[in-house]
Amino acid sequence: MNKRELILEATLDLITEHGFHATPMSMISKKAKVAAGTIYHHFENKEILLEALYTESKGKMGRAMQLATVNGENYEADYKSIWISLFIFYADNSKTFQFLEQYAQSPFIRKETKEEQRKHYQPIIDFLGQGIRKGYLKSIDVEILTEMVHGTVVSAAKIFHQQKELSKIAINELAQFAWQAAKA
Amino acid sequence: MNKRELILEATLDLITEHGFHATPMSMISKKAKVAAGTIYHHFENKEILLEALYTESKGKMGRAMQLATVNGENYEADYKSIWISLFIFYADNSKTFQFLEQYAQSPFIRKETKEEQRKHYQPIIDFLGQGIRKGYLKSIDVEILTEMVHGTVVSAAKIFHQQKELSKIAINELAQFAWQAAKA
Amino acid sequence: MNKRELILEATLDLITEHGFHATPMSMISKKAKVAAGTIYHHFENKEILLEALYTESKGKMGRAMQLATVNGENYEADYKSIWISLFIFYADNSKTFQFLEQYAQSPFIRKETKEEQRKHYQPIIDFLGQGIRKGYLKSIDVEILTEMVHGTVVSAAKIFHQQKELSKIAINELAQFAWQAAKA
Amino acid sequence: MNKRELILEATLDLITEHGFHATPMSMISKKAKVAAGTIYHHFENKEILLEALYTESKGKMGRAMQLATVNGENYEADYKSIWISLFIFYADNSKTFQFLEQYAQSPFIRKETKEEQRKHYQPIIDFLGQGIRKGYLKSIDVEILTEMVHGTVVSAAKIFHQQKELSKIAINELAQFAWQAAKA
DNA sequence: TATGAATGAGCTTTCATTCAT
DNA sequence: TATGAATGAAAGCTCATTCAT
Repeated sequence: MNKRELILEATLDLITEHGFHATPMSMISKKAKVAAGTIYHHFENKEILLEALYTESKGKMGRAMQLATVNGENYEADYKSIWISLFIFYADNSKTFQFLEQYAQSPFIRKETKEEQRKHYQPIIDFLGQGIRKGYLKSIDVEILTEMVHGTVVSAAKIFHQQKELSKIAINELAQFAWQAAKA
Repeated sequence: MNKRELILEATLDLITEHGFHATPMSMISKKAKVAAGTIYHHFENKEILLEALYTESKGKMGRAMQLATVNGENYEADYKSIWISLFIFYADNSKTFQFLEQYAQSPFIRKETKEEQRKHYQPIIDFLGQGIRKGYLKSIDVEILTEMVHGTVVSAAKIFHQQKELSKIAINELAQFAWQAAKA
Repeated sequence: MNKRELILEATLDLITEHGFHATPMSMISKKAKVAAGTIYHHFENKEILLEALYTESKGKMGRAMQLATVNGENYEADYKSIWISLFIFYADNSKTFQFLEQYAQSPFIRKETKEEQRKHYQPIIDFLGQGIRKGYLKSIDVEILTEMVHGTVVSAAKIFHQQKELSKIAINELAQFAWQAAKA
Repeated sequence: MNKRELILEATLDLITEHGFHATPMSMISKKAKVAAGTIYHHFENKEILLEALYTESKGKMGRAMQLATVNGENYEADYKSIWISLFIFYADNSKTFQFLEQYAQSPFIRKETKEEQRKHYQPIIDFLGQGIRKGYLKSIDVEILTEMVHGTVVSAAKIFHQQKELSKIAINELAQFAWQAAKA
């Protein structure tokens, strides 16, 4: 594992536990077992380290969603498959999820960076846009609909991480919740 | 307006704009037009100031929800009325909303404080529990359902604050989204 | 008990326990059960409060020494009587002793104040001067001799307060130590 | 000269002149010509800096006493040699002496630290214990005797630093004072 | 690339003192 | 006299960042 990744991993761990302001660079260097100066060889400054972590995290999320089995035969099944893929990513990567939630809105991440990372939602936006056009989904502005649907995954993941055990049935129930919400 | 409130207001303004770590006490004291030391007469330290703001904000949210017109005749109408009341509170109080979202999960707020403020959701939990028992709503664990429904309001408020204009019709559509999601 | 005395007493207690810099005026006002402002009606500022305590303490010490039974018949007996009187004062007034030792040399007390309080040693200086002239004591500069003899009382008192139990016999032994040291 | 020593030296100078509470860290960093933060690389906090200074000072004192010429042939001569060695150390190192006197009793130094530094007196305790056993000295508890004898050196040093010129003869007189005090 | 001692601006917090009541 | 909320200068300390090695 190279130093850059060690640093990012340590940062994710520490920042979700203590928060940005309570995580000094020295603490990161200690946890990552590198010298303080080494962090600066890989990341210009603390803010940029945070943004790099944000970018990496969003990328992982995007890739997770593409693992959904979407065969185009049954729209409802595809919708639920995507929903569950994202849910599972958030469930399996608790720290990444926490980090994204915590810093998604925060002023630490520059607007441009956020904007740029919106690209990962594009496949979803397209999928939902299709659903609207084909009459499967409510005809609401597609970006609004995307946000609303994404919100249901986030809520489900929060519940999961609050240790309310979610059996497979319950997960399907929540996918159903998200489907009924959006369907025409 | 007494000093305590001036301080809380200044803190809300600055913290939503710059974040916790980027808001020095000196900045708060300046904005609130009190001496730095005065803050410490009212709040033991910076963390406790933040927690006080959290508690006050949650209280306001709780009170807003109780303004909904719930007459018990039409469950769906009552459900939507509560949903819209909370949405309007989040829409009208952008900073309080941002603050709650940003710090709801954050490690700055102690677990106990968060736990204590859950009380404000109790009326909603009761209302939804009733809906489940009477067969109006899906029979999902009521706390899970509450979280999911609350999530839809939060998503709607986020959309609103991203300046996507939401006409009254659109709001009703989102309330409808939330209703269909939950209904049996 | 009037407020002035309450304040001085609280100051003595706190300052010997925590030291000057670690004893805020607020702590004194709390312990003395008076308002912060009240201290300033009786003492111009913190330094003057400390000096007042020093002056009072030195006065008490002076009065204690005058309780010695000095009848002029037996110089050695008189010498030991004075020595023991001062020792007993230091033993019985542990906080005053600690305070005087701690602040005797300290830069918190102005030179003039220290100088002024030397008057309490005058009777001793006279008594020892007499002893030198009459050939009972070593012919060393009287002020030097006074300091040396006083030093033996201070050492004895330190031992006492370190809880090494000092029986009456041991005290007499130490008085004897002090006598042999000085005698011609 | 390394930074740690520069800091300790500056601290000794300033603290004896102004006292602990009246010596801000900024003043020390200025005098030592290091950055404020550098002090914290070498000493955890202000209190620990003080304790380090105390430990170093006691060590120097211990080493000074071991320079006495003790040949074991003449107990009185050896006793006086040790006495004078310590006196000379206190005389030559006025700031160290002042510091030790001022902080020996003070609540700034933890009990354990004080206790630990008692080791430097062990050779003296042994030497005096021997003197008692061989009948040269009064049979008083050896620790008490040590304290009393040390007290005479301290008093002599105080006199010296009050600028009362002490000629070599006078010093021998005071050593004689200390010898007569303790001898059997 | 990697190190980590050193920097110093800027932070949170304290506390002597004031003053309207 | 007595009060105690308010003040704000100044303290101790932290930590992002640099740079000689």
